[in-house]
Amino acid sequence: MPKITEAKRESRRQLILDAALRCFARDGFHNTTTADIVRESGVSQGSLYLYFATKDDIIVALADDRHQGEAMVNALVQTEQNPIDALSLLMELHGRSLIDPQRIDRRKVGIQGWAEALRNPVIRASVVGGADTVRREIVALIERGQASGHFRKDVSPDAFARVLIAIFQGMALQTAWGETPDFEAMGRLVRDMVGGSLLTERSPVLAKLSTDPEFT
Amino acid sequence: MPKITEAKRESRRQLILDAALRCFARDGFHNTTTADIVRESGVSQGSLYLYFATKDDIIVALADDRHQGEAMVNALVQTEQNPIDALSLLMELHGRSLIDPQRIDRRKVGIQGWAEALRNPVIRASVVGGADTVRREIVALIERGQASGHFRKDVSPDAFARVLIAIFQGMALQTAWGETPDFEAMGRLVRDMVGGSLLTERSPVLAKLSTDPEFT
Amino acid sequence: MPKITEAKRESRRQLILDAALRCFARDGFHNTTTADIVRESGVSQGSLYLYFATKDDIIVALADDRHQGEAMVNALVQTEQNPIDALSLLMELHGRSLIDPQRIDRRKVGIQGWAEALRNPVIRASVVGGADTVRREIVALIERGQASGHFRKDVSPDAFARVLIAIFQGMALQTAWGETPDFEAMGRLVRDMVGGSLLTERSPVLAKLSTDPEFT
Amino acid sequence: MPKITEAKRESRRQLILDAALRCFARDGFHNTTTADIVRESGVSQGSLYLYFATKDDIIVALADDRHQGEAMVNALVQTEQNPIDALSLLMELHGRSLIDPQRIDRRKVGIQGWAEALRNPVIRASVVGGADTVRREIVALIERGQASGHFRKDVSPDAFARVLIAIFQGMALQTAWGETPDFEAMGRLVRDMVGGSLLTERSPVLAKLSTDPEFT
DNA sequence: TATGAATGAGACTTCATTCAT
DNA sequence: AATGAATGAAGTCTCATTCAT
Repeated sequence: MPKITEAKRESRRQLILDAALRCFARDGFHNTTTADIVRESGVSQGSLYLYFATKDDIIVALADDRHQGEAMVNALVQTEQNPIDALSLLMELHGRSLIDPQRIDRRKVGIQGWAEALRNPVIRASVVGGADTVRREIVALIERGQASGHFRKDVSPDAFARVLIAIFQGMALQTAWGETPDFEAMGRLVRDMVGGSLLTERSPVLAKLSTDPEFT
Repeated sequence: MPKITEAKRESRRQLILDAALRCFARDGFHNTTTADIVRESGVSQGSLYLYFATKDDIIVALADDRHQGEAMVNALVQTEQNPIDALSLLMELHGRSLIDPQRIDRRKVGIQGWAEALRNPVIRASVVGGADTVRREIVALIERGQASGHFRKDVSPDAFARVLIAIFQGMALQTAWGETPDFEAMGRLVRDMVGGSLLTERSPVLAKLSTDPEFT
Repeated sequence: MPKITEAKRESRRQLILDAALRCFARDGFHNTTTADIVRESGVSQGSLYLYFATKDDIIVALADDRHQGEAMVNALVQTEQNPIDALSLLMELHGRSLIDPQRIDRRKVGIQGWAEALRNPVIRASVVGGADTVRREIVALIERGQASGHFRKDVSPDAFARVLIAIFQGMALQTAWGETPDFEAMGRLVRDMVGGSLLTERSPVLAKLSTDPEFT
Repeated sequence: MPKITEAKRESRRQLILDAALRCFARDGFHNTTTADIVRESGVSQGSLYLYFATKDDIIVALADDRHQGEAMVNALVQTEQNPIDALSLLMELHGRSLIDPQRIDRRKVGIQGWAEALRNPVIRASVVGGADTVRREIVALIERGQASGHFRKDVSPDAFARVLIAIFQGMALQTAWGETPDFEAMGRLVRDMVGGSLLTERSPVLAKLSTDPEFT
């Protein structure tokens, strides 16, 4: 049976996506030609279209890809029972991913996805949907903390979630531009801001949130 | 040798830029053709190239344009003597501009500029430079406040500036995507975060920063 | 060395030809892809090339196919001894085939073959050759009738054959376009024309030719 | 004013159409590339699309073009008062055009148009519509002749028109294939058939119709 | 200066055909 | 024999830029 196995097919598809990611990160969606992707991936011009109906489909597929990482973060965060620990972990994980040098390309492409989302409905659904997932996760986490008395009740969970996400989006942007701020100082500051606005009292628990040396 | 007056020339140029802004906001940089801009502006295909050497030049010109607004904000902020008032004013002005419906197009184009800045050095210089100007302004402001004893000295001015900018970037992004969060709640939260992490003590001054009804 | 029997092979080949005929009738030779034929026939892309060396070969094979029908007509016509009866039968058979709804696809493909014959020598040989066979049959028939005194001697057999064929070609064309003329009236008229120009005298025989209710 | 004059534009358009006609006649619609037309016409690849939105548009334009000739024929025919003379003229004009060596390309393209009309609605409208115009003209002519008593009343005008058109279509086809029949003999035969089936009596007028030496 | 027709390089995609299994 | 994935040569069309008027 000459039919390709699903695994083989998936690996071929990923090969193309990886090549496309490199091209997009280097030259941008619109300055990357299918010929570039072909050259970078090693597959033939025709093969490209066995795996993706259109160049835009590759972009969409990459936008979707990002959520795999986010899903993993969410899963991990949900293992924490204590809302403070959970929030701390969430921030740490996102912070880590922000400065992971292996993800530079992915971040650059992600930012281009932000711009595409402004006018391409499919990409918007994917990009905005991804952010929404994270937001809902944070909202749930805050509400849990408010119910348990750890978090102040006069904080709007949605507003908090949006501000936290905004911080990470803005930092992702600055990082992608090649800025190299003092991540540790920023991490400390963010934890301090979050702790100060969210925690009911300065307690030993707070200490953890605002000094966790893990966060960089 | 230009036969038309400089004023006429400038107004014609602006006509093109305005048209281009609308096109870019609607279709994106790369899906906008010079023909689109010609149609939207009413000038002729040939004329376009009397005012801009290339299509990219139009993009660059629009990226530069944004700084005019930022420069005005800075100028205004610097009139405030009290650092707390200055910071409050800065946040208010940026916050306002964020939700100004008249600037939707400008914001959308700005976000596309973020993506372009990743690979186009000229645009990067303009976009990142713009953010840098604001950052330096904030840094100076913080240092002033630290010197005067209003602000805590254990806060890194640069980190603080970056986080504050990140918040506004992220919020600009979410707004541009058409999300409609509770801006008032977010404003309150941000002022609370800033106040909590920056002010030396809960004092009457803080009250101003964290409850200023002007900020939305 | 073929492992399958010749019968099996032939049936597979015919399967492909039938599918191709449907595709060609629906979309035209050039807008039909080999993938279309594969989908319609159920054979695999690779198998196609075990039965036909190229896509053009399929077209040629279909063009040849038509002559089987014509050959049958000729054979049948030759069984008639009386030239008037033979001519009548020939016209009836062709007329019938013209309006046979089962041959719509075949007719559509035939007309495309006419166009192809203009520039593809192989197809021309087949298409024009097919018409020639019919023409020679008619010429022989006319000459026979002239010799027997049934037909006027001042009629050029070749001219007559060509005009008769032209009538059927034109009617095939109009039918293929979906026109639905009054076939009976046209049949009557054609028989009348033929009778009037060919028969030596208005005789009982003529009555047959020009009123045969079979012809529609 | 650099705007091109309408005349210049039209001549440029015709230049392209003429080139396309040669290409289509030589290689067929689908084996002719836009590059071929560009080469044959001397205009640039881009210019082609200033005059025609699409390659198919060129085909459609050529299909439409044919009607100009038909319209002229009709106009001429309508100047004849006597229906017999008018029919004679119509046949003569079509007959002439059939063997005009200058129209070989046009005829070949016309036949390809027949095939295209089977599946392209726009071309069908044009091609079938053109034939319809001629048909209606003939029908009117016959009805006039029947009213005036020149033509037999038991002939269906529509059937007659269709048969006459079929004859010309079939002859156009055979001619386009490069067959060189005895046109004079065929013309004589057709006139005889028409006369025999249509005229009320063998009269001096008939003599004209069936022996008109003008018809070739 | 201003116009808009002209240019041609190059992009995306299709598809007949081949070939490893 | 049979399969269907792979190939790559073209083909159509777009569009930033130039240029004659």
